[in-house]
Amino acid sequence: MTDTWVEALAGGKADLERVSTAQKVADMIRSRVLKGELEPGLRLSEEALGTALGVSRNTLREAFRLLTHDRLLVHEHSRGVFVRVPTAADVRDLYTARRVIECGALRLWPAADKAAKDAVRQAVDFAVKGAAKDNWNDVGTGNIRFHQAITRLAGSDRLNEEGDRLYAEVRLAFQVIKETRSFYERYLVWNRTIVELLSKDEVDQAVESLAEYFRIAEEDLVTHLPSS
Amino acid sequence: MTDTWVEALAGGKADLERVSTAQKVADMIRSRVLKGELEPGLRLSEEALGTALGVSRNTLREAFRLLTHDRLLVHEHSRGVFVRVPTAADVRDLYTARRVIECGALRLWPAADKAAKDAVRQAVDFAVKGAAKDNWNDVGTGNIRFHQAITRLAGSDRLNEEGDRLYAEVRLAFQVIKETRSFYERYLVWNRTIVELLSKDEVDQAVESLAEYFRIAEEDLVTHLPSS
DNA sequence: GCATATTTGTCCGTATGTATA
DNA sequence: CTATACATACGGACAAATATG
Repeated sequence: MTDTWVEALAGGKADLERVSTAQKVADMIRSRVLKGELEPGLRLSEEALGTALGVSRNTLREAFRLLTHDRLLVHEHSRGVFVRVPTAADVRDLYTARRVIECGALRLWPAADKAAKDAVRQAVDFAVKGAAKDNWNDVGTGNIRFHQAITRLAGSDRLNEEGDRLYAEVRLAFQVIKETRSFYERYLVWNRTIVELLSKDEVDQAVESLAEYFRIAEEDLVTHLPSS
Repeated sequence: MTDTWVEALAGGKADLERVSTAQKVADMIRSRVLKGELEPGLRLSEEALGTALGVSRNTLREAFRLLTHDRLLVHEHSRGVFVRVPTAADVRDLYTARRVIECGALRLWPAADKAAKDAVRQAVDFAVKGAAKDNWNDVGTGNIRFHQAITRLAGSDRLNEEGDRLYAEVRLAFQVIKETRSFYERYLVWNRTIVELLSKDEVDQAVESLAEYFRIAEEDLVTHLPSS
C-alpha cells in the first residue's frame, strides 16, 4: 500500500507497475524544467547531476534519453545534454502538429465517449473558477487540460502520448515569457466559445474556432520569443 | 568523406551528424525486426545480443531504450525486452491515430508545397510500377511511402516522426501475416482513387476515401491477427 | 513449496575520443 | 597548439528479481 503512495509522489504515471530509478529521475528533472527551475539552454552535467541525485551516470543517461524523447532536452554528440531552447521554428512546427491532431480529434466529437466529452467541459469550468478567484496558475493548467481533453476525444493512447509531449513542449516555450496572465485571459474566452458551440453540436464551427485560436496563440508565442 | 558513406550505410537518419553506437545497434535491430528476422514475442537477451554484436551491455541497453520508444520492443521489469506482439487493441489504437493524423494532413492539400504533393503522386507511381512487374514488395513499400507522403503534407517534423513510428508499428503488425499480396493489391486501388480525386482538387472526397481505406485496412489486420 | 541457476538492475572504474579554453 | 574537461564506451561487480528444476 505504501508503495503506491511513494510511486504517486515520485511522478507521473504511477499505475500498478514499478517505476525504474531512471523514470523517477526523469520525472524529477521534467518537473524542474517545466517549473523553470532549470532554464532553457542550461547544460546538464552527467557527473554533477549524478552525484547530486545520488544515481550513477548510467542511470542518469537513461533518464536523459527519456527526456530527450519528450523533446525537453536536446542531445549534442560528445557535448552533453541541454535544456531545450525553443525557437520560432519549433513553435511553428509544434502548432502545425497541434492543429492537425486537435482539430482532427475535435471532429470526432459526435462519436466520442460521454466521459471524454465531460472532461472537455470540466477543464473549462476549472479555468473559469480559477479566473474568478484571480488564480491565473489554475487558468493556465485548465487551458492545458482543455486541449488534452480534446485530444483524448479520439480515444487513442498513442495520440494521447504524442499530445502530452507537445503540451510539455508548449509549456517549455511559455517558460520564457514572464507575464502570462494576459495570454490565458484571452485564451479562456476562446475555450468557452468552443464549448458553447459543441453544446449546440455545431462541430464544424467549433473546429474553425479552434483553428483560429491556434493561429493567435502561435503568433503570441513567436512574437514574444527572443531571437526569433 | 568516407565517414558519411559509412553513416549512410549504417542506417536511417545519417545527416551530417555522427551517430552513436547505440543508434547504429538500434537501427540494425530495427531493420531485423521489420524484416521479420526477429519475430514478435522473442526475448532479446542482453548478454547474448551484446556479445553477438560486439557491444557492451550498457550500450545495448541504450539501443533497447530507443526501440522501446518506437514501440517495436516492450520492456518488462526484471524480465527483459521482447519484440512487441501487436494485439487487436494495438491495431485499433494505431489506426485511430492514423485516421486523425493523415486525414488532418490531407485536408491541408491545397496549402501544401508542390514538392510534398509530388511525393504523394510518386509513391503511387512506384507502387503501380511494382505491380506491373509483379513485385509485391515494391507495392508494399510504395503503400507506406504514400501514407508517409500524406503525413508530410502538413510540414511538421514532429508529426512526421510520430507518423514514422506508427508506420513501423503497422509493418510489425503485418509481419504476422504471410500472404500480403491480396492486401496490397486492394490497397493500391484506393491509393490511385485518392490521387485522382486530389488531382481534381476534390479534397473532401479524397479525405472520405482515405477514411474508408482505414476502415478496411484496420479490419483486415484485426481479423487476420491471431488470438484477436 | 523450495532451492538453485540465470538474468536483469544498478553502480563503479577506466581508457579513449572529442570539444573548448 | 597544448591542456583541460567532459562525454562515450567498455568491462566487471554485486544485489535483486525471475525462471527452472
